[in-house]
Amino acid sequence: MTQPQRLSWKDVRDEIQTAILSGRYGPGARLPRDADIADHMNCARATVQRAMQDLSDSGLVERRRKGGTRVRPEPVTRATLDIPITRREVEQKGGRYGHQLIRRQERDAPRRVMASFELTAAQPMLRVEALHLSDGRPYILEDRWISLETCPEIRDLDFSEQSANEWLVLNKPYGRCDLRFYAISADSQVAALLQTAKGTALFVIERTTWIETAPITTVKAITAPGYQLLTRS
Amino acid sequence: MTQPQRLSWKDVRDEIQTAILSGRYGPGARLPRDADIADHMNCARATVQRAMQDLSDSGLVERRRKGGTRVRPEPVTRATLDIPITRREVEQKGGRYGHQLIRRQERDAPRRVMASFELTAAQPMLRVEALHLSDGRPYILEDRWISLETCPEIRDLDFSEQSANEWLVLNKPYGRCDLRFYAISADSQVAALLQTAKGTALFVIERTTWIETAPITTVKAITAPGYQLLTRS
DNA sequence: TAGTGGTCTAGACCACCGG
DNA sequence: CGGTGGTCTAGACCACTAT
Repeated sequence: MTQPQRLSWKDVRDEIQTAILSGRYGPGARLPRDADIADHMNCARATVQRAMQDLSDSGLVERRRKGGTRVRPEPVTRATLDIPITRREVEQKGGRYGHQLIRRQERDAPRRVMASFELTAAQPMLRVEALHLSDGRPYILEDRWISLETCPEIRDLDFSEQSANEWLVLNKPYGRCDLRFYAISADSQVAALLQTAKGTALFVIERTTWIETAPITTVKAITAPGYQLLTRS
Repeated sequence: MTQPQRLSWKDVRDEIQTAILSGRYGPGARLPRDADIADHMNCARATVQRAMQDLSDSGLVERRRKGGTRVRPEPVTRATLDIPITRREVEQKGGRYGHQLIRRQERDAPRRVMASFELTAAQPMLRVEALHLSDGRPYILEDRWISLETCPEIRDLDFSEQSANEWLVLNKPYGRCDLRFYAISADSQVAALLQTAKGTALFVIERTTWIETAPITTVKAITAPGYQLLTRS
C-alpha cells in the first residue's frame, strides 16, 4: 500500500474537485451525499463535511439540506481583497504618511448618501473631506459621511492627530460592509487637490458600513493617478 | 434559565468577537487557548475551533501552533468578489449578450505579458481581442493572451460561437488567479471601439490565471463607461 | 415528512514551532 | 522539547427544505 491510512480533508477535497473539473460531474449535477462519499473514501463524514465546506467557500459547489450538494451551475471567479487602513497602506509601501483635513461640516444626508445607506429618512451626519498623503504627495482623497446618530462621539474629535478613516476602523466595528469600484474623470476641484490634470482617469473605491442595520459611515475614496488595487496574495 | 443549553459555534464566535471589539483584547493581544475557552464556555473544543476558523477567515485573528491565537495587529477590511462569465453578467442584468472577435494572432508574449505571468522566458501565445456587447452596445473590451504551451487546443477554436472568456472558464480550471483593478483614460482606438469619447475614464479589470505554475491566460478587460464592480451580496 | 446537510461532543493523535 | 492549534473518528441530534 502506497496510500496513507488516513485521508486528510484536503485529499478528499482534491479528489472531489478533480472529479468535477474532469467533467465527471457537470454544471448543476448532484454529487453523492456526504455519508456515501465518506463510506466510499473510507473516512468519517465530518472529514467530507470539512472538504465540502472548502469547496462551497470557493464557489465550486452549492449545498442545501435535503437538496444535496450540486456543482455550481455558473462558474465564477471568486477573489478576496484586503483593504488596510490608509496609513498602513502607505507605510507598507515605504512611504511617509500624512493627512490633511480639508472640510468638516454637520448637515443632513443628501439623497445620494441616503441611498448608499439604504435609508428612507434623512439623518444628521458629519461630512469630512480629507487628503491622505504619501511622502507629502496626494495619495487618496476622501469624501466621507458619518452618521451622528450611530457615532455621536465623533463630534468631539478634530481628526488632526488621527484621520477619520483610522478612528472609525479602530473604534467602530461594522457588521456589514459594501464596496463599489469604478472610474471617474477628475473635475477641476479634484484635480487641484490631487495635483493632477483635469480629466485624468481616477480609480474610486466606495465603502459603506453598518452595525446591525444602523449606518456608520460611507466614504468615496478617490485615488491618485496610477493607483492599483490587487487581490490578496 | 434563558440560556439554551447548547452553544452554537456562532455564539462562541460572537462572544469572542465582542470581547475583542470591546477592547478587552487589543491589537496583538493573545487570547486564551482553545481548550480554556471551551472549558470556560462549557462547550467542546471543536466548537471553539470552528468559531476561531471563522474569525481567522474574516481576518480578525491570526492563529499559530504553539504561538496561540492573537488579535490581528492591523485591522483590514476583507471583502469577497464574484466575477462571473461576461455573458452571464450581461444576461443577469437583463441584457441580450453578444460578442465580436476583433483580432486574433499568434506571437510571442511581450514583456508586459511575461511580467504578468512572472515568466522569465518568452513563450508562444495566442492574442485575442474581442468586444462583449449588451443589447448591441459595447460592454467590455478584452485584450487577452493565452499560453499556447498550456492550451494548445485553443488553436482549433475560432471564438465565433463561444467567446474565449467563456471557453477558458469552462475548460481551463485554474489553480491561481491574480486580479488587478485600476482606471485608464480612453485613447482614440479604445474610445472608438467602446463608442465613447476619447479621454473618458474607464474601469479596468486585469486577470491572470495559472494552473500549478503554468500560465493559462491574462486578460485586460476595459469596461464601458459607467461600469461598477460590487462586492458579493 | 423524509432526506440531507449542519453541528455538537468526547477523545485521540499529529504537526508545527517558540522558547 | 513541550505547548498549541489542526485534524480525524464515531456517534448523535437538529434544522432546513425538496418532494
